[in-house]
Amino acid sequence: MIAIDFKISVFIAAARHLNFTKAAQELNISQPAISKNIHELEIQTRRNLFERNGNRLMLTETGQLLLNYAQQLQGIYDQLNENLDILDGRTAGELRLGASTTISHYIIPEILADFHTQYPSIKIKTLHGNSRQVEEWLQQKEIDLGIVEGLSDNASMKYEEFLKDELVLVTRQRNPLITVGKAVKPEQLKEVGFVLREQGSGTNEVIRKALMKIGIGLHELNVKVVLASTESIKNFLLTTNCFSFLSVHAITKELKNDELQIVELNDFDIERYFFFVHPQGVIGRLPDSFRRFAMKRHTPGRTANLP
Amino acid sequence: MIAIDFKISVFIAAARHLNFTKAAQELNISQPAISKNIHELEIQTRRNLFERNGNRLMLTETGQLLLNYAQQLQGIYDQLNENLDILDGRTAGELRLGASTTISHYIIPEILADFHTQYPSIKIKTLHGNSRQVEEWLQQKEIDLGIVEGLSDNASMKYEEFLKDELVLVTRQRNPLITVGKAVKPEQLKEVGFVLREQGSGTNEVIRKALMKIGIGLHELNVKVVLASTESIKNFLLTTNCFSFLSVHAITKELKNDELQIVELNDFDIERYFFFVHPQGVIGRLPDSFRRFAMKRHTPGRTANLP
DNA sequence: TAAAAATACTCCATAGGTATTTTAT
DNA sequence: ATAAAATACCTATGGAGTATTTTTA
Repeated sequence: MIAIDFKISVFIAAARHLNFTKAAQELNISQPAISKNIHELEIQTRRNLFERNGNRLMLTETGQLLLNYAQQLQGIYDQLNENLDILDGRTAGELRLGASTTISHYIIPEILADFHTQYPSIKIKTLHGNSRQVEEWLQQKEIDLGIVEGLSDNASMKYEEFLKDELVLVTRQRNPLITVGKAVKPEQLKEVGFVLREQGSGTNEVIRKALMKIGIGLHELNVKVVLASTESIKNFLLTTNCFSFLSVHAITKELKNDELQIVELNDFDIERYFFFVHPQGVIGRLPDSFRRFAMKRHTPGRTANLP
Repeated sequence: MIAIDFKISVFIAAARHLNFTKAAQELNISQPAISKNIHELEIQTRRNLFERNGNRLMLTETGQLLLNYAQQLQGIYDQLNENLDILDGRTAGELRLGASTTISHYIIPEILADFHTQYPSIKIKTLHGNSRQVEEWLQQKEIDLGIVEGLSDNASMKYEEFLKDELVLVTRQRNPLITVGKAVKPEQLKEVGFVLREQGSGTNEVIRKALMKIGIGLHELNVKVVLASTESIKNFLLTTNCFSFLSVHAITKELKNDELQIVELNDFDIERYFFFVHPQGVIGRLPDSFRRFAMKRHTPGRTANLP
């Protein structure tokens, strides 16, 4: 395999963690090695790459610029090595992903579209199931990489934060029960109809906990219907005045079309994170490339203001 | 400046020259250094990059693959460094080219279109004039890089072969005087009308020499008209049954539209080469990037067949 | 005072040079 | 016999580690 310039990979790690010590751990080198490599790059670029506000590190504008190019380089090295692997048959040129339903329906497709133009020779298969299943598939090597909605305590798995999700209160756009743009109060939830996923689903559990924080029990909601998939919930919402809690990623299209709306709910927010999962230590090059590719699309740039 | 991986640049040089010794000279390192770097890359890629047929070196398929990616890397490093230069004002972000008329009309525009999408922040100015003028502009630093149609013996200039040109016998598509697809014999040239550039132009000189080889004197041609530019010659050809000698690059559009045709002329070929010129030793990064960019577009891949 | 980055210093591996041998025409 | 690539061996530099100091919250 042909590796990217070491300094560049050090920089990428440092820029990602915004913490030299963490970056050192990730790369299994010493912290001074990070300092020195970055310093060297700062000499070569003739500019500071990080703004050192005491403890807090941020990327300068030049740092951002470099990160951008560094990721491009990374991508090319990835593809090159992938091709070399294909040449002597060490990889089937196939990537098998496992993901929860929300993710595989609403997140993965757009990533795949882009990924495919960059890696046209790679075939991708996706399985979907809940977190437990995904981890099982990983262990049995039926998939190469998983994306799940929460951490489990499985010590043999390594998790890497991917992207933030948010469950929001949703109803159809033309719902006479609410005033557009006005937040509702927790108690008002008891007065309206709800449609939710079946009892015991992971999502429901998250909702239950978040409601508890604002003093509402899940059982206090007037649940009109229980449905088995997000798609069916959305369809149901479109034709009734019911409400539900859905992932923002699941309703982008309907928000754009003004079919559904997000209802602000005072003091209520459910953040959760999607994580990449793979067996500890072992991650193939292709899954790793995919992960990086996906991260790049979803990591917003963080810049420090120049002095 | 942030430099590309040394091994990669060694490989690019070696692939370009197909000769380790020459590559070593270009990079100012020893020949064994080339051997070792290439060997190292061959271990990392797990394949041979060059086919050693005794003396003759050729790229293997893997070599081609690597070259492709290597050039992409090169391009990214170029752009990165260009941006760093712009950041602290060492470059105006402007490239000034000088070229002969044919080149600046027919070759440069398409390259520029591509170049501009890759380097959107770079402004480009083009001057056109003959080889002597171009070299003068270079010496007076009025331009950064020249492209000319032939070598001169100016020792203070460095030339680099860019792309092959060919002067061909041309006439309009619907010319009753010739049979489509049939080659003409030298003597037949004396029977038809010609339109040429003015006496003493560089192009005419080349034509004169080539005609001599097939036993025809330039004065023996029945020159109906003398025009000052390729464009006017083309327009003239379109409305008469006259012939002319033009660069293949100048007539691609007309060939596609079936307005002009190339007439095969037995044993006759005028090859000439376009060269990049710049003052010995000194070449800025931006001109260098442009040169490489242009070369990449016009250098056909040379591959060895795998055993 | 605790946590993270920078410095100082040491040591070893790597990479390139010189000299030479091998190979092929 | 010549020209080019490979090999052998040597040396020096660079890069990473450990230990320590500096900085700031």
